[in-house]
Amino acid sequence: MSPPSSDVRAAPRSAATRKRTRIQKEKEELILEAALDVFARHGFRGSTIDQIAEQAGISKPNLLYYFRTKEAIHRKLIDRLLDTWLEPLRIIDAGGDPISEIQSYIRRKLELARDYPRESRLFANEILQGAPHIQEELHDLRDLVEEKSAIIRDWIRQEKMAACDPKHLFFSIWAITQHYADFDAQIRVVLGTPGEGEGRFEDAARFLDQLYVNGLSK
Amino acid sequence: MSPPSSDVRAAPRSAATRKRTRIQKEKEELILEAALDVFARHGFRGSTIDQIAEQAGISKPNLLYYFRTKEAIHRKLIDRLLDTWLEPLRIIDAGGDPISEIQSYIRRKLELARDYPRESRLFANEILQGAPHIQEELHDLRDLVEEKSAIIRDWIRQEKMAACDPKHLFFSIWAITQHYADFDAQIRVVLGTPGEGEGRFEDAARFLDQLYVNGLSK
DNA sequence: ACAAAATTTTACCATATGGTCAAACTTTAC
DNA sequence: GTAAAGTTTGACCATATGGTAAAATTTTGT
Repeated sequence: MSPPSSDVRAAPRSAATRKRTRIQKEKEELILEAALDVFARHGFRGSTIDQIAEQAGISKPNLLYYFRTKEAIHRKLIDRLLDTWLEPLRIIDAGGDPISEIQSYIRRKLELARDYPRESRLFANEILQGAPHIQEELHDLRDLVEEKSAIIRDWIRQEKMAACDPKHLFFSIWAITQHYADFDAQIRVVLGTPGEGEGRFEDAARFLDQLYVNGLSK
Repeated sequence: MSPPSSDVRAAPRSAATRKRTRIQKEKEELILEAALDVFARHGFRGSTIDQIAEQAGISKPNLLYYFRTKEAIHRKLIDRLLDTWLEPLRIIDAGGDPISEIQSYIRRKLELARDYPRESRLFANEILQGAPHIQEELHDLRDLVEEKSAIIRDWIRQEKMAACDPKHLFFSIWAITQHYADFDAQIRVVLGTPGEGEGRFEDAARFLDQLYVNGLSK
């Protein structure tokens, strides 16, 4: 089949065929799912192909039949992740009420942290290492932030919310919401809630609502 | 000399001598400084002894003369770090004014992020991997947080500040302040400030002052 | 059913890495 | 100055790891 992506190779000895087979789709998913798990737990360098293969229940060479390198798997995961990750920011609507738009944004980001903690950690790992693989994508983020910051500045100009630095507002929201996924190990110990700890996100939502509503209302 | 710590060995073939030599102190410092740099940049598993030795300007076996294993270096760094790291929290004073105590806490944490970004990243890396090496220390943190949370609850009972969940208050402060060190790569791109970007921390301090003063005042 | 294409496996390889050993060299205490 | 203690080095080793080659097996289209 030889798929279009340069990082994904399959049937390396076959001529160019356009579409991906059933097995290919299934196995690629399987591998990505396993890799997400492993990368999120050990970071890129801390993860081995063998680990990922084992988690996926296939052999290493078989894994390497679908993804040419460890980097290729990582890249694919990061690419996917960023789409999901930026969605809540894209949704912010200039026409809406500032405070409730921001409230909703925080809620959505908190839900992502709750529902996709592995993705959050994958991202955190990447940024911590200096974001070596996603400089381009980060520039898209910059543009998006620029655009949404303009909206916030407008809201401030119209006296619909308290004056503040929009970018630092975003930083604070990212930091806190992702903290619940990334620093989970610390939070668990401090809260002393063993096992479940579902209430965590409810409590966090309440706290953040209060902080930001009072903090940003005109 | 065979020092007390089980992880640090020097002069392995000599009998027990109590005090550390000049060279030993110097070299250990040199190694720890180099290791902090390397670990903060690549994480524990991403760092190699050779890298650390090169950064320190000594040979690998020489490094291993001072620290028996890579883990031993890491352990020592984490131990040191936690002391510095928790100091601002310890300082919070039940007798002070709630809002200014919290303001000061945020300032101090922000200063740590600015002045010790490598330590912050070392810590973040450790927690991200599930805090495998610092479960005990995390329990000390839990006790400290419990103690300081009681102070906050008192303040709230005395109507000196708005009601809120003290632990989530701490989480938010940790998250945001450390974010400036840990997510530096992202922040740089989003702010578009190449090179310096000193103003960053000033802007952050202003933003956070506003957010928390308005968010927590009665 | 059968050939072509796709998939999987077995056996490898080169390099990187954590760590050891014993000999050579330096520093310190007298 | 000298001997003991402490330090440094070069040569090594075992294992882990990313990745490859080619043969064997399975799937697919007809």
